[in-house]
Amino acid sequence: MKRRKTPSKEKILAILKSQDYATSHEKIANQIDDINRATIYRILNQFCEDGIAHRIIAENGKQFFALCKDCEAEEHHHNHLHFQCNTCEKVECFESEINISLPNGYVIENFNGLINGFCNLCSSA
Amino acid sequence: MKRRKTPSKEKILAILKSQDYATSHEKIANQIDDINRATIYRILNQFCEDGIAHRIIAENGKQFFALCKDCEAEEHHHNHLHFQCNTCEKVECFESEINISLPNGYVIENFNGLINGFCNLCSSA
DNA sequence: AATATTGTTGCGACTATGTTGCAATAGTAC
DNA sequence: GTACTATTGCAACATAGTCGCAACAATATT
Ligand SMILES: [Mn+2]
Ligand SMILES: [Mn+2]
Ligand SMILES: [Zn+2]
Ligand SMILES: [Zn+2]
Repeated sequence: MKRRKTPSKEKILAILKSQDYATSHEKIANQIDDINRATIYRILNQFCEDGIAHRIIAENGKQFFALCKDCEAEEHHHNHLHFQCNTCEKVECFESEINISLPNGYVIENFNGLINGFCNLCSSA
Repeated sequence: MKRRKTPSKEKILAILKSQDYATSHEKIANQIDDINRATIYRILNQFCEDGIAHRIIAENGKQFFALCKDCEAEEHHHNHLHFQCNTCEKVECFESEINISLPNGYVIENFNGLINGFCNLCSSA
């Protein structure tokens, strides 16, 4: 499958770029009114496949998406933690990569690490 | 709410105890035919609230449950990683607690860490 | 520039997982 | 045994994401 450049993809990419936090489908849909639900999902899945974005699974099973920093389709670097605030519900990527060591014979394909709690803004309020 | 001891709870607890791996609602339901879907969910949620079990969110958003080792309702110790095999789909708890350090002002409430990949049995096959 | 190829989109239907309101049932304390 | 209220079954609901298909449009070919 050779990817094509389309207005829908550009629009969604622009939204992801404009965001300081990882973004849910819901939030993206709110900023768009002319792209179909299913299309948004398909584009986000493509971005993940292509190493443009990565997917974070929240505590409630909901997906969030954030642009990758140094990933390519082949070589991913997603061994970092994420944080979701229980109050403001924002999801952010933490910078530092964590070190994962596996038992013998185990092979890692992906890592999803999410801390829930209260962010600096919400914990002080 | 004072908890009551019921046959349903005992049955589900026994299933969790008999399992070497974290268990999904689906798998529990397969071993039971006289307890309602909703009841199973409610009991599992109770176990989590009471510090009897903890919940793992898989990559597809599905919930898995494992008995806690040293937790009480107040003091939880769930800073360990989990591993789900992409082939056999089993979810297991890794022993070692990981060290989580947060930026200033952040407060942790819960941690969900899941590695996906291939377990020792499936990677060699 | 016209045409062919095939990736993309919208639509609607569908799946999967989990939750909730309510009335009936059954633990527990007295 | 009675009273109290937690628990259960049932059915309906909610939410998130996927899929098949036909129409459309980006790209390559002529
Ligand atoms: Mn991230
Ligand atoms: Mn565990
Ligand atoms: Zn917050
Ligand atoms: Zn396996």
